[in-house]
Amino acid sequence: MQDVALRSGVSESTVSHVINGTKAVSASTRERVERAMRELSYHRDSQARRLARGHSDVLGLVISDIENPFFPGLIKAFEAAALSAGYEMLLRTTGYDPLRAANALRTVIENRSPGVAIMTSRISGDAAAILAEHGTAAVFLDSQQAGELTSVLRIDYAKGAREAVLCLYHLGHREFAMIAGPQQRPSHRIYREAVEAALGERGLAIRVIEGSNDVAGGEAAIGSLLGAPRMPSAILCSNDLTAVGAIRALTRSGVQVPAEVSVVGADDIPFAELTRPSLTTVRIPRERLGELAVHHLIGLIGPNRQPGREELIDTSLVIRETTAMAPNRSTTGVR
Amino acid sequence: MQDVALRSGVSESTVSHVINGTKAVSASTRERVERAMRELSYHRDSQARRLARGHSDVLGLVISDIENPFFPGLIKAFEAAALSAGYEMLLRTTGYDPLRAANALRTVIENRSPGVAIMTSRISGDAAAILAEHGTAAVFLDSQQAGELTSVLRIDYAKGAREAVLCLYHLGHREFAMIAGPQQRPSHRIYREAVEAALGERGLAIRVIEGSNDVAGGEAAIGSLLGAPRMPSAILCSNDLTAVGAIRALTRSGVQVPAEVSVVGADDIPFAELTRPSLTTVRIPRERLGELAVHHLIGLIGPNRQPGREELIDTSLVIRETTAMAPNRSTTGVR
DNA sequence: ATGCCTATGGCAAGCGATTGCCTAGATTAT
DNA sequence: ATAATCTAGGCAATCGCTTGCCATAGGCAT
Repeated sequence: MQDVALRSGVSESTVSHVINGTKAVSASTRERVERAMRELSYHRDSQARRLARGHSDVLGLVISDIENPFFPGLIKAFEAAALSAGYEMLLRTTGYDPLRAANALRTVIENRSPGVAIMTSRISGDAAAILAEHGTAAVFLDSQQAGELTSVLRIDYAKGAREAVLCLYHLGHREFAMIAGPQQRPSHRIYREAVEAALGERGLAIRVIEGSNDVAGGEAAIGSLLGAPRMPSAILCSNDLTAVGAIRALTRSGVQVPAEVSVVGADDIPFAELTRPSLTTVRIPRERLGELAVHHLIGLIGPNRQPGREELIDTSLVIRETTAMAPNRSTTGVR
Repeated sequence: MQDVALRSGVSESTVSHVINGTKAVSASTRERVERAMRELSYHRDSQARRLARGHSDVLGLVISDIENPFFPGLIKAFEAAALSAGYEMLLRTTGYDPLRAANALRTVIENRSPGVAIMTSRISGDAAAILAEHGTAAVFLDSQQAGELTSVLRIDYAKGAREAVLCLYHLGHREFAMIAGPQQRPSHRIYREAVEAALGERGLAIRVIEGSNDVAGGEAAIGSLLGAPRMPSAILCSNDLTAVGAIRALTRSGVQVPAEVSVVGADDIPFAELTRPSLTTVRIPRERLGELAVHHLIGLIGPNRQPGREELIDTSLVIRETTAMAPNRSTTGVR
C-alpha cells in the first residue's frame, strides 16, 4: 500500500479511501491511484484490513457432513447469499463429533466472525451462550433458543409429517413403521415425534426402529422388520438415504415397492427423483435454509440490527413413485 | 491479550510464548497464564496473528460446483488433511464462471494464503502465473504446467479408458458411442481423447456426442442417439450423472440396460452403486485428490520446500451391473 | 476584504498479535 | 572466586491497514 501511495504521489490514507470509497477523492487522484495499483498488481491484505476494522467479514457455516447430499445445496445457497452481501464464507464440518464442533466454534471466534450458522442440531447446549458471550451472532437449526444475538430456524416437520401420513392413510395404509435416525440428534427426534403425533390423530400407532441415517441403516432396519410377524405396509424414513437403503433391502427380499410396501423419505436430495422407482419424500428446502441463514445473520449484525427470532421452515410432501395403494391384506393372512 | 498479561502478572510477549510454545516458560508461569486465559475466556485473534506472522495459515480450495457429487468427498478429504496439518480451509466455488474463478483467486491472494488448490480445470491460462507472482503456491487439476510454485495433479484417464474399452471389447462390443462433457473443459477433452485412443488401438471408431455433464445432458444425448440408424451397443459417458441420465432415457425408450446396451460412467460418485442397475464406472479417487492437493501444497510451502511437480492420479474401472455381453446383432437387423 | 463553507488530502494513533534482542539472576565450569 | 552459560521474562518494533481529526485552499456570500 505504501508502494502504491509513493508511486501515485499521495498518502496511504488516500489510497485507503479510494479503495474503500470512504471519502471523496478527486477523479484525477483516484485515477492515478488506481493506475498505480494496477501497475504494481497490488492486492489489499484482508488480515490487516480486518484487524484495523476491528471485525471480520467472514460468516461461519458449520455443518455435520458434506457428503450428506442434503448439505451441498445448502452450502451453495449460503455462499451465494454471503458473497452477494459482501461477506466471505468459512466452512467447517463436524462429522457429528462434539469435539470437532467445539473446534469449529473456536475457529469462528478466533476469526472474529460477526456471525455463524450452525446447520447441524448436534451441538452442545451452551453453544449459543458461548458465541453470544463473544459477541458472535448465530443462527441454529432445530436447536437452541432465540436470543438477542441468536436466531433459530425450525423445520416444520409437523406439516410434512402430517401430509405424508395423510397421503398414506388415504391410500389405505393402516400399518406403519418408521426408520428413525439416531434419536440423540434433535432433528431426528423431532421428526419422529411429528410422525407419531400425526398418526396419533388418527388413532394409529407406529413401530419405530432407530438406525443410522444412511443407506446401510435403512438396509439394516429392514432386516429387523422382515423378521417380525407382520410387515407394515408403509414405512416412513428419517431421510432419503435411509429410504434408499430400505427400498434396496426390500427389493432384494422380494418385497415390491410400492406394490406391497410404500416408502417415504425425507429431505428430497437431488437423487430422490433419480432412483427407480423415484422416491416420495418430505422435502426440506435446503437452498432456502442456506439463504435464510445468511439473511438472519445479517439482520443480527447489520447496521439496523434486530434481535434474534425463530422462523418456521416449511416442508411438504413430494409424491413420486414409492407410494401406492395399500395391498389388500385380507388375502395375506391378517385374520 | 493484554488483559491476560495483566491478570497473570506477566508481559504480553510471555503470554504469546505460552500460547505458541515458542520459548521456554516455567511451569508455574505457564499455569498462571493458562488460568487467566480460561478465566477471561480469551481467544486469540487470527487476523492479528496472521498479520504479525506475515502469512496466513489458510489453504484455498477452488472447485466448480459443490452440487456435483464428485466434490464433497474431495472437499472432506481436503479439509481433514489441511486441519491435521495445522491449516484452515477457504472454500470457493466458481460455477464454471471465469469471473467467479477470478474472484476466487483474488480472495485467496488477499488472504495471503500460502497455497491454493484449483480443483477445476476450467481456469484461465495465466492463473498459475498470477498466483506465482504473488508467491502463492498452487496445485491444479488437469491444467497448467508444473513450476517452481505450481504442482499439477493429472488424472490418468488413459488407464481407466483403456480398462473400460478392454472390458467392453471382451464382452463383444464393437459399436461404441460416447457422451462427452463440454469440450472446452480440459478434463472432459482429455477423457474423450483417451477413450478414442484406446478404441483406436483396436481399430475401432466411436461416435461422440457432446453434452452438458449432468443428468439432463445424458438424457438429451440419448435422444439424438435414438434417432440415428444404428444404436451403439456400448456407451461411455463423461461422468456418472450423464450415465444416469442416459440409462433413464434408454430405459424409458424401452432399451434394456445392460441387456441391449452397456453403459459406463466416470467418477464413481457415491450413488453409482445405488442405482438400479448399479453403475459400471471409471473411478476417479476423489478423496485421494483432496488429500494429495494438501500434501503437494505443503511440500510447496513448507520449511523444506520442493519445487512443484506433476503427479499422475490412478483411475480404474469399477465393474457393476450396467455392462454385459453385447447382444447378438445378427438377429436385430444388421445385414 | 472578511468570514465561512466545502472539497480534498495528510498525519498519526491505533488494531492485537509476534519476535529479535536485551537483562537479570541462577547455575556451572575453571 | 570469576567467568561463562543458561533460563526466564520483558521491551519495543513491526505487520498493513483504517479512520478521527486537522490543514490547506479555493469558492461564495456578505
